[in-house]
Amino acid sequence: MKKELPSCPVETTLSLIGNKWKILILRELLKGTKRFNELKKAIDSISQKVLTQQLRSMEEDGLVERKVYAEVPPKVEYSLTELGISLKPILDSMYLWGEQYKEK
Amino acid sequence: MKKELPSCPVETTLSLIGNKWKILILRELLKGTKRFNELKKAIDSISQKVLTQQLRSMEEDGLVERKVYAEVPPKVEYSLTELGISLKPILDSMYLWGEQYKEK
DNA sequence: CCTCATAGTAACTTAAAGGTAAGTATAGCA
DNA sequence: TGCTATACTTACCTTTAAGTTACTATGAGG
Repeated sequence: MKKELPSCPVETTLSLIGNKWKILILRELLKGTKRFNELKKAIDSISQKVLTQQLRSMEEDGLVERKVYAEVPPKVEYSLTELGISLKPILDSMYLWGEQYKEK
Repeated sequence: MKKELPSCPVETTLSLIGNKWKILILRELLKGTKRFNELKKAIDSISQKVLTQQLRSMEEDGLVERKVYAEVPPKVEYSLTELGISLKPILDSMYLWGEQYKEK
């Protein structure tokens, strides 16, 4: 599950959430469990393909949990693992900075 | 200088430092002023072209200051502006998370 | 029987990012 | 005279990321 880790902790973090899609997915899932289509609507500019890709990658990295219900039509819920939730401070600091930046 | 800002503060932040190169440049410049080649060596896996590109973009966004000395061979120093320095908490939280992640 | 809904996958195309190599200017030094 | 050093720029090529479209399964409801 874990990849080769770079020596610098910042790079370690980047290796798990180094692109904007993952950050946005994280932002949504920090609000709570969401279904695939809910995520899609919330992020909107993301395509289905990319959303699937990023979710799979985050699942592999242990940030996200995927729960499939045996129903038709299919129902799949995504939520953050503890590890995923532990990224909240990073998101918080990004939120804070963005807010302050806008005020100027 | 400023771009169209997205409504979500997190996206605002991403629009300025939404790729890993900028985060790494930030990491280096938070340690202090550096010359072009010093940055190049510190980041290493970055190519000259990309380093120039990212620095220009960060300069446009008001995160980085570029100081050219009229010497031969050329000497150019890069440093963070106040705005750039204000991103430190984000880098800090990324550093912290990366460290804790490695310990497991 | 037909259609809708969900969460995908697969194949193909396009766009963006990045790599590489060569060229530039010129002071200082051998 | 020729070489070195620095911080680029430009052109060209490759790789990666992303977009698009079509297709799948199947129970429920009309």
